[in-house]
Amino acid sequence: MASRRENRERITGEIMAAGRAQLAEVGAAGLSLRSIARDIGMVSSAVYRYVASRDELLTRLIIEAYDDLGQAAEDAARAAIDTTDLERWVATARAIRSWSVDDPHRYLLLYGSPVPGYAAPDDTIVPGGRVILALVGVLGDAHAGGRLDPPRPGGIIDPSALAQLEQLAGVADPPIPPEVVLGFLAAWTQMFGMIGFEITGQTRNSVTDHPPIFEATTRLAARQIGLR
Amino acid sequence: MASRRENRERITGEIMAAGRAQLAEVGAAGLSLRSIARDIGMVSSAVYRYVASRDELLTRLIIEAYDDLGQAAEDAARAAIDTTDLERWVATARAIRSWSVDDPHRYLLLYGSPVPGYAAPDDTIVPGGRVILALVGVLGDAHAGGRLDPPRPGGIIDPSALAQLEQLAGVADPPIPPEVVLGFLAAWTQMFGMIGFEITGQTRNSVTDHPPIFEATTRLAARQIGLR
DNA sequence: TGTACATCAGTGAACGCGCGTTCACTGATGTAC
DNA sequence: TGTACATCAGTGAACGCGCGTTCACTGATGTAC
Repeated sequence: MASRRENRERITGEIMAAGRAQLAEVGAAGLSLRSIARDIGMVSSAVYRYVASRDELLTRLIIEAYDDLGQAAEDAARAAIDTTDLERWVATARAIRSWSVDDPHRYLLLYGSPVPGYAAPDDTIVPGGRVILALVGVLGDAHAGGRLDPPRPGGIIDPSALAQLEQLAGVADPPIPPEVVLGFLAAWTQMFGMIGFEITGQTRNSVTDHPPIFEATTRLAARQIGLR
Repeated sequence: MASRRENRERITGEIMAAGRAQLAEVGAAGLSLRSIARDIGMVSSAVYRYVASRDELLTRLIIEAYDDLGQAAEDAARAAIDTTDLERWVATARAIRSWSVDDPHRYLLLYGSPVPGYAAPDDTIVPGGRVILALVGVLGDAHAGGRLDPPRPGGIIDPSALAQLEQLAGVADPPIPPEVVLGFLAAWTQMFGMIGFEITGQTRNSVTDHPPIFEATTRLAARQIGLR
């Protein structure tokens, strides 16, 4: 005989699972508590025993997705700790892409169009930072070990960009050179740009087999940061 | 006294304008014919004299947005024809970003999450290609003039990536070297990745002033392709 | 160990709302002779 | 230039649907003594 507590956990899990399934079918904007209730064989008002509102469920799904993605990235970075910095970066990127294309609707929940009428609360900031921190960690280790060898920026960075890059650079310990920060921003946005385009089909007419192209662009961007 | 034809054009224009306003308020998923009818002071069934269905209106809005964006990119590339290839590329990129951040909801209509239940028809393919062709054009001119000087790829491209890149390269005349195609794919996805992140707020905690950073990452990526 | 009470999970009805789309209709605009 | 008819634009009612959320309620599970 299941205790109340066990039941609560099981049913909460069912609600989250049904929520993820809904995302896949109708997207975040179409997520509906009534339909979730139907999916798990409950009356619509009953889900309010587990979830305060539709917005709260969305928030939970977002946090869960950020955490899963962050975990995947961290795991990959940890597993590749004995390889070169470049290979570690690529392995982390590969994990991020795999998670994303395996679960495109969850990727879109995080990085796609904002859900109309929904404003993400501050609780999502920390989990949202995990992926970035995993990537920055790889870069930081390389830099701390003196193994970073970035190409000369060559007058690309104007003063107002430089000021921002230096401020970001100062957060790290030891501080990262501004041109490396710029390379990181480029690599980061390139990576998610490519993944997003693959998922939304923008590369439909140009890329037929994504993994090798993703691999190549990732290496190109990583080399630009100075990873070896 | 306005002719039927003039009236039709004017009201069709009002419907499109109301549609764009709706996108800004509730996003593509929430676009509603009834609400558009209300906005322009008509009864909901009347808009069916101008638009066959909600999906058809979405398609028109998508085509219009692709055309506007493509036009902006083409205009910028044409206006900068007398500068260096690099500056021309950057000017085109700048025009693409400006259009996007000025009209974030239309950008998201094109590059954000797909609208659930809606499948874009083939009519959107050609207008969708205009932005890419504007960028490729800049690159092609530089290449045709023998002014492209890409860095050596250095073992980054594996055979299965190379095969795809060569196939894409062959579409151009004269054919573009595969490493340039790779650089283009990276620059293209980087550019839209950065714009998308700016619009959805992903760079909220790292970039405070976007234009100079966009400029710098764009130049970094352009240099990688070999633009001077 | 048993009983009295408090807590909790789930029900079913209801409120008020919005949606896309169809249809028979009226009155105005345009066209052919 | 005038008249008869065809076309078109807009109306208002209706169909059938789905949504988030609240509320009074029943019956089961847990807790304190």
